[in-house]
Amino acid sequence: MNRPGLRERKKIETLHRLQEEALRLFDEQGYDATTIEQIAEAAGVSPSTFYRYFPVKEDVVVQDEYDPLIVDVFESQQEGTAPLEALRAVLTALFREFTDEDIERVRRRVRMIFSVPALRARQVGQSAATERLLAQMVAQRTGRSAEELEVRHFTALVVASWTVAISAWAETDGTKDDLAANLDKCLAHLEAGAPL
Amino acid sequence: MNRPGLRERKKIETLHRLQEEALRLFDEQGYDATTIEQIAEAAGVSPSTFYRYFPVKEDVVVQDEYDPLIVDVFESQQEGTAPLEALRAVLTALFREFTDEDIERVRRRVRMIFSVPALRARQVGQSAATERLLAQMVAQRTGRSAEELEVRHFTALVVASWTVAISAWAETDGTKDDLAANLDKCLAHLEAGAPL
DNA sequence: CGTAATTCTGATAGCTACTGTCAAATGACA
DNA sequence: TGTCATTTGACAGTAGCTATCAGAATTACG
Repeated sequence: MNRPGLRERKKIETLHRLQEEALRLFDEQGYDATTIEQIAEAAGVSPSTFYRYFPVKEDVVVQDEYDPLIVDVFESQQEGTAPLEALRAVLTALFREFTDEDIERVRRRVRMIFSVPALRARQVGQSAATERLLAQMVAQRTGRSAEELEVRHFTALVVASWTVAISAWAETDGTKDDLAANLDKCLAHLEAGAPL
Repeated sequence: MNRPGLRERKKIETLHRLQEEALRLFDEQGYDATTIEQIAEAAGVSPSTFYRYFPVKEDVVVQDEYDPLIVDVFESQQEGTAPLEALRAVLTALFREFTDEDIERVRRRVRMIFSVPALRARQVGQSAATERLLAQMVAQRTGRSAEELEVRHFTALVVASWTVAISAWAETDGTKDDLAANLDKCLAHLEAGAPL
C-alpha cells in the first residue's frame, strides 16, 4: 500500500512551517527586508532546504495546488453546462470546501500578493498556467481549439474577473459568502458585457 | 527655449542603443544567458549606466511611454462616448501613429515578453499601473469612484482583452491593420459578454 | 533485525542581479 | 575659458539562486 509514512509527513510539516514563518516574517519586517536565511532559520532548516521546497522566494507565498482540483470539478460538471456557468460552479465548489481557517489564510496570502509587486508578478505566471488549463478544458467541451482567439479571450476574461473579485474581497474582512457574492457579481457583469 | 541639447540627445541615443543591443543579444543567446555586463559592453557603457536607465533588467524590453499618450487621447474624446468605445478609440488612435518600423519593433518586443516569463511578469506590473490610470479616467467620466468594484472589473477586463488581442497578433506576422482588427474582434466579444 | 538502497539535508563555492557611494569626466552656460 | 550641474565609471557589498557532494535519516528487503 501507499501510506503516508514518516518521510512524507515530515516533508509536509516542513513545507507548512516554511510558509507560516515566511508569512509571519513578511508581515513583521516586509517582504524585501526578509531573507531566505531568516525564513530557513525560523523554520529550523537550512537555506538549501528552502530552495528544495520553493524554487524561488516568491513561491513560499504564491504556490498553491488548486489546479488539479479545478480540473476535477470541471470534468465532473455535466456536458451541457455553458462554459461560464461551469467555471462559476468550479470556483463556488472549490471555496465551499474551505474551512474558516483556510479562508483566513487565503485572505492573508492574497493581501500580501497584491501588496508586494514581486509576488503579484509571480502570481501572474501561475495564473497564466491556470488560464491555459481552462482553455484546454473549455476547448474540449465546446469542440474548439485551445489556440483559437475566442477561446483564449474567453479564458483570459474569466481569470481577470476572478482576480478582481478575489482581490477586492481580500481588501475587506468579508466572509466566505461575501467572496462568493463578489464572484457572482463579477461574472454576471462580465456576462452582461461589462456595461458602465 | 527648451531645445534638445547635446546632453539630452546623447541620453536618448544611449537608451536606444541599450534597448537594441539587449534585444539582439536576447534573441541570439536567450534572456537568462545574457548578462547586464554584456549588454552594457555591447552598447559601449558601464553596467552602472545600464542601471541608471533601467532599474531592473526586464525594463530594457518592457519599459514604454504610452501611458501619457493614452491619457491625452482619452481626454480628447468627447464627453458622451461610452467608456468601452472611448478606450477602443484610444488604442486605435495610438496605433495609427506607428510607423512600419515601430510596428516591427513592437512585435519583436511583445513576442519576447510573452516568451520569457520574467518579462511577462514585469509587464504585468506595468499593466497594473495602466489599469489604475484607466480606472481613474473612466471613473471621472462616469461620475463614479475608481475604487468601485464595477469600475475596477471593467478596466481589468479591457486590459485583459487588449493583452490577448496584442499577444495573438504578435504570434502572427500580420500587419498593423490585422492588429486593429484583432482588437476590434476582442472588444466586440467582450461587449457581447464573451459568449462561446 | 540488520544491512543495503534510496531519499533528504546541510555545507560550500560561485554566478549574477542589484544597491550605494564617490571621484572623474562631460556638457551647459556665463 | 572657467565654473557649475549632471552624467558616468569604478568599486565594494548584499542577496537570490544554482550546482555539487558528503553525510544523515528513512525505507526496503533479505
